[in-house]
Formats: sequence, structure tokens, C-alpha cells
Amino acid sequence: MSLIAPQPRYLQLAQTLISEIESGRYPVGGLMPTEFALCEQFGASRFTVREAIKRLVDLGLVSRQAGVGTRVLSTQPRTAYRQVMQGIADLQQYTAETELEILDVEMAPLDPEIAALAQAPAGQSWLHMRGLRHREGVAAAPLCVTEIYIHPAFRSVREVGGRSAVPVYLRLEEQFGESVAEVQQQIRAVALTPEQALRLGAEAGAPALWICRLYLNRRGEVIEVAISVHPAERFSYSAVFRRERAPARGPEGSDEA
Amino acid sequence: MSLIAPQPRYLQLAQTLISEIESGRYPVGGLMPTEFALCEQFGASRFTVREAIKRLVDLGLVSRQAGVGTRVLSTQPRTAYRQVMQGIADLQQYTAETELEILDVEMAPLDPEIAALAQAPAGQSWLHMRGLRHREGVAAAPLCVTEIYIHPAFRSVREVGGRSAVPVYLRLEEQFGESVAEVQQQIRAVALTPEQALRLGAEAGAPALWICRLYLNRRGEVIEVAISVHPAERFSYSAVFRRERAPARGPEGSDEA
DNA sequence: AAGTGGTCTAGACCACAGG
DNA sequence: CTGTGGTCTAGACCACTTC
Repeated sequence: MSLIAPQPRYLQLAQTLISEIESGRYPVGGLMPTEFALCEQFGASRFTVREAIKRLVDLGLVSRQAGVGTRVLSTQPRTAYRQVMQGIADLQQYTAETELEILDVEMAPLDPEIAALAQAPAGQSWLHMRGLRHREGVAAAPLCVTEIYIHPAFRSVREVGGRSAVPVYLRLEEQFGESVAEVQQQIRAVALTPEQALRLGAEAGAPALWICRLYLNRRGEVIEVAISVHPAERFSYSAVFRRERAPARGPEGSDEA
Repeated sequence: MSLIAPQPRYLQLAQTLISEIESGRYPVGGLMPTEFALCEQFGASRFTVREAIKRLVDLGLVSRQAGVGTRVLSTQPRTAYRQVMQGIADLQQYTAETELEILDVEMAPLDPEIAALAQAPAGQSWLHMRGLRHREGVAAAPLCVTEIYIHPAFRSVREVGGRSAVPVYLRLEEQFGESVAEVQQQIRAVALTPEQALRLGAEAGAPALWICRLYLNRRGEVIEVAISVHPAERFSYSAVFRRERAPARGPEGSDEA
């Protein structure tokens, strides 16, 4: 038919449906035509129609339910920007090249402030660890001070003394089979307390990044709280977000080079 | 067959293949059996086999290429955590409830520091805007000071004076059709300069969050640089990351409530 | 009972990569 | 040229929702 764009029919069909949704032809909250109806309208097989609708689902334009139909969720494809990230490790941004030196470990009642963060009853005893993070073996000034609180259910976690490059949440996954389903991260600016300044070899009152991560299990319970305080000049937090398109199926972008 | 888990065959098949990849039966970098071979092995149709392999692709375990085959990429499914985010707006985390008050706009040569950030020649003239961000109409102390630099190609951008709740990058998309393909964000801790402290009604030297966002177009060129400085107690940056599983097809999590 | 989407079969033709 | 994965058809049965 055309020399320029011999796109698969299901993509053409998807584009048509997207346009019609944007134009308001199918009101938000209402039902799209059934698969059978679309097969007739477009003279295509059910397979082709379903492949097309799959694209609409990926774009967040519609939702489907057996026995009901295809419901329009939005008139605009959600512009999904996606953080470029391989895993939790990218949150730390340096796990591989740094080590956590644990200074002390003890069971201790939670401060009210930490209890609030952990959504736990104040005064409940959690495993509390204090440490310093260093660049791989280097004896220079540490990158940050770290406080880690671990839910009492996992207080028997092993191998947490000394220096290690393995993050604590991974230990929990290994030893208890408790997998992390969600991480909540908060970043603030704070001034270094005299105690922190002493440990870091920095100046009290100097600006620092305060990073708190809550690790939640599948049931939404906090199993670990980790708080790091980085002097301003020793760390900055970076993230990259890319626009997410419908996953390129055809031979397009090569992910090789 | 079984009362407990009548999973679709393509899911069972996918699970089998995942196990075999993890066990090392198909070495990383090598080719999986062809679709036809799998159809014979499992006594399933090509459709079922392809649905199963689709899951492997989603998990990042294999890549496929017509004319070549299905290549094993990794022995472990990449644990993808995904930031919960609707769009760029979530980066600002408050666009809807706040307004940017522009104090002045001028063309000016870039500082060397900004030029480095923008990956632009030092001294090149960009459109430079200074402003304060307020809570919706409230006259209280501003949330932050903001400096925005816009690539000279878009210096004719309109309606940037006064107060507005519309982010500048959206103006660029509307007026020039230049869509933002990537956002790079960096967060640091800084001490407020006397000038910033004056504008913010805060104390000089107090800790603050320094947030810099680079907006890039499709070609990877920086089209806007936005730097915000938030006094510590007026803002914190939050993000949530969820473990990404193979997209639930069946009637599982309801996204309604 | 009727209709929906979810799963599955058994074919087919194509563009592309490789020998 | 053969074989790969990508696309597509015309059927089918099922679980589920709705009436």
C-alpha cells in the first residue's frame, strides 16, 4: 500500500483507537466497543485487535475485565517517565565501591522520631546499628554516618559486624526470605550535629544531605529503616528519568553499543 | 487437573523456562531452543510458547531477533524497582499547589558553572529567569528561590512574567513542539548565601536542598536548566520505589480505590 | 442464558539473517 | 536457500459478569 510505513496492522489499529479516545469519541469511564465489534469494524482477526488493545493498556488508556469489557481510563496517554535504574542498589549509587563499617550493634527502644518514620509503636525495641561508610578500603574521611534500624523479627541477622560491602536489606532477603517489595526514600537538608561532625571529620553546623530509606515487605510493613547523613561536598544524589514510549518491538533502537 | 493453581499454560511454561535458565541449562550468551522446538517439547501451540517467551523478555532474561533466535541475556531476572510516578510533574512534587513568581527575565551569558551543567559553551547567552516559588496565592515566606536557564533557541518563549502554576518546560513543549525526552536531576546540600537568605526570609548559612534539573530533548541537548534552593525545613524530597513484577494480567490488584 | 475478555490451537505468509 | 522470529487468520473452549 504505502512505501514509507508498512507498520503492522495492530499498530495502525492501535493508533486509530488512540486518536479516537483522544478525540473523546469514547468517553472516559465508558466502555469501548467489544473485541468482536472491532474485528468487524476493521476487518481484522481477534488476534490483531487484541494486540492493538494491548498497546492501549500499556499506555494506561484503558483497562480490561473479562465479562465486562474495555473501559476508558484516560483521554491522554500518561506520559510515563521512568527512572533509569537496575535495582535498589542504584538508590545507594555507590554500594559496589564503598563499605559500611559498623561501629556498634544493640537492641534499643526506638526514639519517637524514628518510631514515627517506621510506623511502629514508640519504645518498641529494634536492632540498632551505627556505622560509617567509606570508600573501598580507603582510610580517608568517611562518606557518611549511617543509622540502621531493623525490625525485631529479624534481630538475629548475622554477619553485621565489621566492614562489609553487602547492603543490610540483602542480608534480610537471604537469611529470612523476606523480600523487599517497596522502598520509600526521603531526602532533606540538615546541619551536622557536633557528634556527627566529630565522626565525619567535618564542621558542626555544616549543611548535609539527610537520606532516609524505609524498606517495606509485601504486607507494607517496615522491616528496615536506614538513615544516612552526608556532608555536602562528599555526596550528591543523582537520578535520570527518560520518557517511556510503548516498548519498541520492531528492529529500532539497538541496546547493544 | 489441580484444584489449587490452574495457571494458564503459558505461565507454567514460562516458569519452567525461567528455572532452566537459572539452572544454567541454557548458557548466558547462547541461544534458547527455537519456538518450533519448544512447541514440540511441550506439546503446545506456537501462540502459547510465544506468550511464555514474552514473559522472559519482560523479565530481561532473553532477547529475540528475527532470523537469529532467542538469546539468553542473564541467569537472574532483573529485580526491577520502579519509581511510582505519573510524569515529570511528580519530580516537582507540588506544581499543582504552588506558583512560580518570576522576578526578572533577561538574556545573559552563562556562568562557567552553569555552562558546565548545561554542557554549553561558557559565555553563551541563555534566557535567564529568577523567581520565587510560593504556596498557591499565599503571601507567606516562599518555598524556594529558583533560577531557570533556557536555551537561546527558545528565548522567545512567551508568558513567563508574573505568577504562574505552569512549569516552564511545558511552555517549551507547547510553543515550540520541543518535547522533553529526558530529565537529569541532582540533589545536594548547600548553605544559604546571604542573598538567598534575604529573599527567602531565612538565615544565611542555614542548610538547604539544592535541586538541579536538566531537561533534554530527543537529541540529548540541554534545553532548560532549573535550579531550586529550598531551606531545610520548608521542603523534603520523597520518592517511592516498588518492585516490578511481570505485569499482572489476571484480576489481581485493583487500581480503582 | 448471553456476552465479555482470557486462553489456546493449527494453520499461514512475511522480512530478515545465516550459510 | 533454509530457518528464525514477527505478523495474522479463523476458528475454539473457558471463566467470569450481568441480566
